Amino acid sequence: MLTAIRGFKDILPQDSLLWAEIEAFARLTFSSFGLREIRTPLIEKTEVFTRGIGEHTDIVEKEMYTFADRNGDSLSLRPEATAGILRAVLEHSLHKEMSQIRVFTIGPMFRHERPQKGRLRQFHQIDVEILGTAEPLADFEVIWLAWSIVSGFYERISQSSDRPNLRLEINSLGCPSCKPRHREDLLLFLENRQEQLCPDCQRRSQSNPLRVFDCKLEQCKNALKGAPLLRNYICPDCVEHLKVVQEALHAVNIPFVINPMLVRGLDYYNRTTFELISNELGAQGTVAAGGRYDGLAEQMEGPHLPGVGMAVGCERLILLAEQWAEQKSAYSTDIFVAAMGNEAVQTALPWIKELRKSGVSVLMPYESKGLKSLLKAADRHNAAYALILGESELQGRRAMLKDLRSHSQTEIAFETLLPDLLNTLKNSKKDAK
RNA sequence: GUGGGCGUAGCUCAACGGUUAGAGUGUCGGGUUGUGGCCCCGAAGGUUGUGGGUUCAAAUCCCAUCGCUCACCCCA
Repeated sequence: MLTAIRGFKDILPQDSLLWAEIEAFARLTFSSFGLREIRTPLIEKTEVFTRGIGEHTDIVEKEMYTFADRNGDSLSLRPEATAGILRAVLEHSLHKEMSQIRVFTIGPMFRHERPQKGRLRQFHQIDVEILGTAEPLADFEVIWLAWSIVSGFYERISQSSDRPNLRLEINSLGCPSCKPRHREDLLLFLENRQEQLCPDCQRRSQSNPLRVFDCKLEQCKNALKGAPLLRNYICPDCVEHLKVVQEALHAVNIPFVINPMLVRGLDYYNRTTFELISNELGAQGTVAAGGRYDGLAEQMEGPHLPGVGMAVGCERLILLAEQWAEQKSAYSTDIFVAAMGNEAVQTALPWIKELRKSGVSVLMPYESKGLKSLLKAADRHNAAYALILGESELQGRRAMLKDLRSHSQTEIAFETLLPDLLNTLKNSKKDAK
């Protein structure tokens, strides 16, 4: 049997509604924050990512889907959204048209990792970037957006106003005036203790030194005692920057903790960094994460263009939503046309056309079946009403409208069928609310 | 890339090395001509992931392989 490739998942009809709800909710949130959508290609020249993300990150070195185009160019499936967006902004000089660029994008990303819970090779992100400002309030708004989407979606689908079980961690990674000093001291410190570190940490001290603080091994924790801590190196400007973010978070009542060890995986981050973490997701607990990247545009041979961004992991939010929701959301149909026989179908078709034009969800049978199986089908499609149309109805020129939830049925004359139907639907939807 | 767990019907799972591999659920049909959900009856649906081995006998034990899954690594 042909199967999907490892780490690539189908989103099946029974799950697609939840995906649509998340996307719709995200879009609603973005519009309330004044963000506009940008859609960039799924494939870029590999260089876009090696420059942007960093040549020596794991993502670029061993996780990218890289291949040669027919003319020999090296191309890659995007492993994240920021580099491509920045490329597009610079290519189209959007930063010259407006001083501040506020965009979002929703779509698949690709990383060749070993799949596990909350981690796939094709996964989806809801991504936000605010470019052209170095102000801390931009950082704050990005965090606010992440919080709004995740916790707002929780409120929406759990029908509850209490807080979801989430932890917002923030930190500052420092700026060019303080970050390098710490890095230097840390590298020196680590160099002197290589033999005390686990193999992973030995590698980490080369690739991403800050990550050694995340190691779970006692051996490494001991070796790191007395290590230079970033928080002792952070300059006054960075402290002030983070303080503004904190004050703003307080003002909108978003709870957070400062985690001085919080690090980002990608090279381009500086200053504010954050993660939104759940304990209900297994090992991959981060639902959303992001931070500031003031040097990224320059790394990509662009002008100085500060920015801040974040991404929500859709699959992870879906996992949470499935725990939060009382029951699975299901597609529903407004009207199932139980037309028996060709003449009945032909009679109903013009009505179906008008109903569909009015946005009513209508299903019709293809096969000539008995009423019993038609009603069964209506039930399976979760229809609110069945419009029964058989020989006797055709003769009397009155269709039978059955309310499938209340079991009651009424006759509607053909002449007034459309307005009557639309009216009934309108009223029943009003009652439902 | 490394390690653990698991592969039986569409799905969730049973079956001590021993008849024809079962149940629930789902699907389809029926329960008097045109009234769904609940209930009752019936049918279809399996090369027990695949290939080898041990044995009189393998879904069951062993080996290999493929796949899924969880964790490490890394990250949303």
